[in-house]
Amino acid sequence: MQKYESLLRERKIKVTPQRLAIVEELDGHIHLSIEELYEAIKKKFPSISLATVYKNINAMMEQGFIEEVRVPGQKSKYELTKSPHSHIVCGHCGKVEDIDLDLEKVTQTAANVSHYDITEKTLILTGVCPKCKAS
Amino acid sequence: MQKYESLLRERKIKVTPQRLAIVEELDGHIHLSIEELYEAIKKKFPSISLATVYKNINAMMEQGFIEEVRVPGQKSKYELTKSPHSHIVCGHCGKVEDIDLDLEKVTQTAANVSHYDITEKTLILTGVCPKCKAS
DNA sequence: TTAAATGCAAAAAATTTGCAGACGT
DNA sequence: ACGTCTGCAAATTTTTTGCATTTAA
Repeated sequence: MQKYESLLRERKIKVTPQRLAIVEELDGHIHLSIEELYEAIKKKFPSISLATVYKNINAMMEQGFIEEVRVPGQKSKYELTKSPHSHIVCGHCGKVEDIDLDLEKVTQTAANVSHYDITEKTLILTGVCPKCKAS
Repeated sequence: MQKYESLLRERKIKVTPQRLAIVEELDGHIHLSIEELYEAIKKKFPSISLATVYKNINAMMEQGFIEEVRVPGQKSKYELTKSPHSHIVCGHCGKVEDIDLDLEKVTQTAANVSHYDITEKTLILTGVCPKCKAS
């Protein structure tokens, strides 16, 4: 995954096979918990240790390379940092999807009534996905 | 706290001093983590055990009596269930406040693009509170 | 070559469980 | 009186840490 190697190097994070495995896995599955990540990587990389996954998730989070998604009622999931976006979760099958929504107006209002300088917005919607509605 | 006793009874949750202490504490401080709750209650009720706090938080969450607020970068906080609202967090001092915002339009859009039936909305804004801006 | 990363095992922290006795209804 | 709740201790689960060794640059 050439594109990630250079991104890691830019941030002066050493490129190790373990890190690439984490990044590739997240690039493919988008939202995974620590344990899911560990299990997935072990298949291709049996010697990886859970501690390494933890250390790297923490390190890459500090670098802003990875972000935590705190889904209500689920373990935290992790994703590669992309442009800001919201999440929609199926309460039925647990799936988490990205969704682009314009929060400009809401944020504006919030800033006005609260007098906070708002720097981040985290919106998570929960419901039933089309697939689960069908069945 | 008469009002909470009857609410608990309605949901067929036995009214114990420990439960009332939890509810009173949340009524006063609004957003507390498990550990904060435990420490606060111990002052008035030294014999309470941490396990009891956990059990009761879980029980009351199942009853919809209490809700978890998963603030980014902080331990989960708990609050008494009120009418739906959003949260605003100061990244500086850690304070969590309720804020009423109209998410109707955003939710509508989200439903349209995602084809989900949306049942819950969790919005957490992060920024710097007026007090921290001043100092 | 050298600082940083890995993997292991051990430690620490967070949460849950089992059970005897106490308590609310 | 009965079934639930409490508090304790122990068991699990989750996350972090220390350290000898390996590895990327």
